[in-house]
Amino acid sequence: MRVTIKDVAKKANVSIATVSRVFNDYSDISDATKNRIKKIAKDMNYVPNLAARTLSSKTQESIACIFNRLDFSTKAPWILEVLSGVYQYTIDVGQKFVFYVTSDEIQNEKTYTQFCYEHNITGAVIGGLTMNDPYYHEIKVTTIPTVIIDMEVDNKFVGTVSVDNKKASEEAVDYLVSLGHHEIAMINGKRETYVSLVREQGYRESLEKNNLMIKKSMVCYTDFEEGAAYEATKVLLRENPEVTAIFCVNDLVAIGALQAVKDLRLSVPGDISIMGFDDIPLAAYVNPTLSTVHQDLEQVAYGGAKLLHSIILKEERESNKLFLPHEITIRESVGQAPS
Amino acid sequence: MRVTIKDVAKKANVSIATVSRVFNDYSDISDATKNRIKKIAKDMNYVPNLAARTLSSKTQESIACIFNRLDFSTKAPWILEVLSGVYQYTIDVGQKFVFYVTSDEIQNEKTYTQFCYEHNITGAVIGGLTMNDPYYHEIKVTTIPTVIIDMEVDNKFVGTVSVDNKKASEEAVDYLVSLGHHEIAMINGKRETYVSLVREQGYRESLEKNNLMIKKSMVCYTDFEEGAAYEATKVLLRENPEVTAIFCVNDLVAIGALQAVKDLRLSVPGDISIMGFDDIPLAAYVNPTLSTVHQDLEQVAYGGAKLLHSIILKEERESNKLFLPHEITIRESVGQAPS
DNA sequence: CTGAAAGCGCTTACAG
DNA sequence: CTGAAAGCGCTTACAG
Repeated sequence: MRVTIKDVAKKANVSIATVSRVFNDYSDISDATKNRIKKIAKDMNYVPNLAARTLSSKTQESIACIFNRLDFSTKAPWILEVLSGVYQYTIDVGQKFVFYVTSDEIQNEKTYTQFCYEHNITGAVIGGLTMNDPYYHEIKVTTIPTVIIDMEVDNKFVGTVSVDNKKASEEAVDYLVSLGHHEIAMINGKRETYVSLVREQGYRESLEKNNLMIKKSMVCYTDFEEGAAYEATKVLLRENPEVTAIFCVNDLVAIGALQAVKDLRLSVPGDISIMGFDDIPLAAYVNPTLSTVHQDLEQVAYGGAKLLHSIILKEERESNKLFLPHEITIRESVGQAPS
Repeated sequence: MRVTIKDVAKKANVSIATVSRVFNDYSDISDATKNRIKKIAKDMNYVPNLAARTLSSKTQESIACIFNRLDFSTKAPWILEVLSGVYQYTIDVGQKFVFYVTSDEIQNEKTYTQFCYEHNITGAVIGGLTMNDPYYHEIKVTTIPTVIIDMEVDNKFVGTVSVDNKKASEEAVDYLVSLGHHEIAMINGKRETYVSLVREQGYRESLEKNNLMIKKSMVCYTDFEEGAAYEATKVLLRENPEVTAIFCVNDLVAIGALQAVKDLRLSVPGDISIMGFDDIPLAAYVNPTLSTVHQDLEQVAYGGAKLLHSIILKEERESNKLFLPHEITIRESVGQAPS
């Protein structure tokens, strides 16, 4: 039998209210009883039942991390970085951390609000959402404190955190242009994903700013995976032989592109320069090593958790949008445009 | 205001007991009322409060995944694989999934039993434990259904799941021997980690079986990280110049060793053969590519969750120990012993 | 500083 | 097939 607050109260000859106060760090308890009860509780192996606590207090101060879908590539463990960043924040501020995974099924069964109510979630950092997820549309109008990773939403209850994907992409393409590239293609991800959208915007703005033509056939979409990127690159280069540089929506895609270029017996960066995004571990190991946009998702997630906390506490703040720094990381896969 | 079972009951003109029965799929409810109540509940946006449910039913059928420490290398995202394997099992059988992280602090504050009671955990798959963790010793005698990843324990309430680390290591070293290597070193991980222990056992058994000398100076310990392995390898090769092959406790260590050998201007596998363990994504990308022992931790975790479920349900089963298959994966880093 | 009591939102014997 | 009622283990005004 597990020991409850009653057992402790009885043994200590106090009311359960007193025991409860001790465990909730109420200040108006004499140190004597406090210590006595703590000792007794410890000896009895007592721990408060979280479910009971949550139920009676109505508000469990916890920070949730929610992922939509747990699909991941071990090559690009960004979920882990996000998880870890949120977790670390909760540790640093002594908040309770909870983790949930949703799925398409869950999204169809119950609303985001319902999901949060069901799990007594005060606020959540949420990742892995795409623009056609029901939860994305709901979050645009929710009143539940929420922070979305890598997505922007205008709602005072919702924060958004990421690197400045648009600006970073623009810089990355600017860099290609600065090396003399005029025919720059982009291998993008899924259309429904927000980062695909903004990274493409950055790509377009760079081209426009530099007075370069934006050709429709030079942007193609993939599912963010190596294999799809490999095929897409082959098609793209066949149809656009003038291309000398490819900006990729992420490193996994870039690695697929790299392989495709090599298999076409073209050289990287001699014939084709390739630029990635994310700086996953593999980026420094592929051959040639990958130039890319470095971002620290653990820091992004940490910042997201902090922002969420601030929203929950209804603190004053300048903005609900937080951009963390990125860095263009130069390695071997990008070089001068062939003359 | 969130809607509760009372609101639904009132609107439907039934007792809360009836609503509760509908949501728990009791069979003795007329289809008419059942559907009527479901519709009303849906229209009202009702979802049962999990905390209340847990509290009153005393037993929430959920499968927990617990990690001790959330420290990870993005290069070796095994935590994610375990998480995903357990999660996938719960999806497949329709069980609730919960995820918790413990820390040294938590281990010192409350016992494993207390932790599980507090969170109303029926059973847990637990990873990341070392042999000097308090929870490890407690789990040896716990009565809470538990499955440990990559560790063996004799307790009918506890299952253990992994590849056969000892056998796999023995095979890996056998393979080195078969290529003519007689002076085989091992760069091991932490002494407190169970896999270090058993993988070393496998290494020793192979040497013994093949009548090769086991020299104390030829096994050294690291913290499982690249950097430490790099240094250890340099020292080891300086002190044991006769070494022609190194068996590494995991791939991260192997990659560190690889770099050290290269920096010593020795060739891999010309002068020194290197064998890893795990087959992380990087293994196929380093130069030379890494020969290693492939394991599928997602499958291991999936099997672990299944075993846990069986323990929770008190099903008959042959054994509480589950070994999943591994595979010696040959790449470039291992070759014939230099003559 | 401490207790009695209501209440959080459910489940589940017990009765009918 | 359905309801009344006790109870799960806590928290928190209210009172003193």
